[in-house]
Amino acid sequence: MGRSPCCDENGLKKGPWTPEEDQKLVDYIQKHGHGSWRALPKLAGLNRCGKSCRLRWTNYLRPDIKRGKFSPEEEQIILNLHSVLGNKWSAIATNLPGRTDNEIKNFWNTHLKKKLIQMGFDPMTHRPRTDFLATLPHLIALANLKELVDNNPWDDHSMRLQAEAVQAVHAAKLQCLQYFIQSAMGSNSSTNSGSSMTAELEPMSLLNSQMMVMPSMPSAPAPAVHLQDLQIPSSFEQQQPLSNETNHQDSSFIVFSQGENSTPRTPLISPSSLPPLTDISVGNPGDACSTSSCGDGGAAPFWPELLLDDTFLSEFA
DNA sequence: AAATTTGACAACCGCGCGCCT
DNA sequence: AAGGCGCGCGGTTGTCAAATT
Repeated sequence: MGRSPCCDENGLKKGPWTPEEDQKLVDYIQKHGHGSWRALPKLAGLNRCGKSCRLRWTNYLRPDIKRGKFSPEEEQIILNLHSVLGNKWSAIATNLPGRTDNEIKNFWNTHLKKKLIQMGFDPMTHRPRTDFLATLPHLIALANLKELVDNNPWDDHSMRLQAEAVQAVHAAKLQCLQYFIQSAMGSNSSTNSGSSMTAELEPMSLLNSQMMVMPSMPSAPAPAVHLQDLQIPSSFEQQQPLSNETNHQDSSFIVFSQGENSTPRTPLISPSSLPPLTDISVGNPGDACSTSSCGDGGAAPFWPELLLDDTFLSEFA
């Protein structure tokens, strides 16, 4: 099923369009419509291939094109649609009047993609990057720079580092929250399987939703959490075998799975069941590492900076 | 001030699909 | 049914200006 290339004719101009060429194209289309793109260049007096003309018209010269920066609303629409449609730029563009698929694609590649990556999300799946645990040492190292700043508050560089540290820790918190919530969804995969939009957790909307994170209620003491019930990334399991005997409670909050058909919500994880940074042992924040795998026998750092504490959660309440 | 790097955006390229003959 | 053709899509590259060194 061959097709003849339309742009390989010799002598046809390529590259940036001149104002004169633009004017010719606009004049012709306004008078006659574009008709056959293949025939248009000759009729319009342009030394271009039809494809080039079509692209120039649809992406730049069309009168209904909205120029300028994308608004936050448009940005949100793109994020939402991309989480559902993927790189279907033309489909996304149909929901953004005045924006072209090319413009949206460029905006995605230069802005939104980077933004998601910075937040620790995979730009393709809109899920937390599964390697985030591997990056935690780096994040913690950044966070620890706060001490440096406290000791050198006059130093500009330290101030910048502090800002980075705060950002990094914040991103890590987001990742933890997102990851465990998605684990919770995954544990209900019999009801949430498939790729419907409702089953997917979109990063932005997730944080604004009334999701499944609730303060633990005094009247309902947190049940014991068993590590074997938690979903830990496979990479994590490979590195760090988990104890099956851990059993503890926590008083700050519990992450619940979404109750299905009014069934009781199932607590899935509490903060103190988060693995410590350098070792998989479980205890309360601030506890010293009590497992033999701690190596030097000293207190292994737990995740106090990364715990999804009340203060953190209240930011998204 | 010049050179280099980075970012944003325009344009190109190749491919697949659907229509027509 | 097979092939030609036009069109649109998505990925990639090119260009240029701004920022940085």
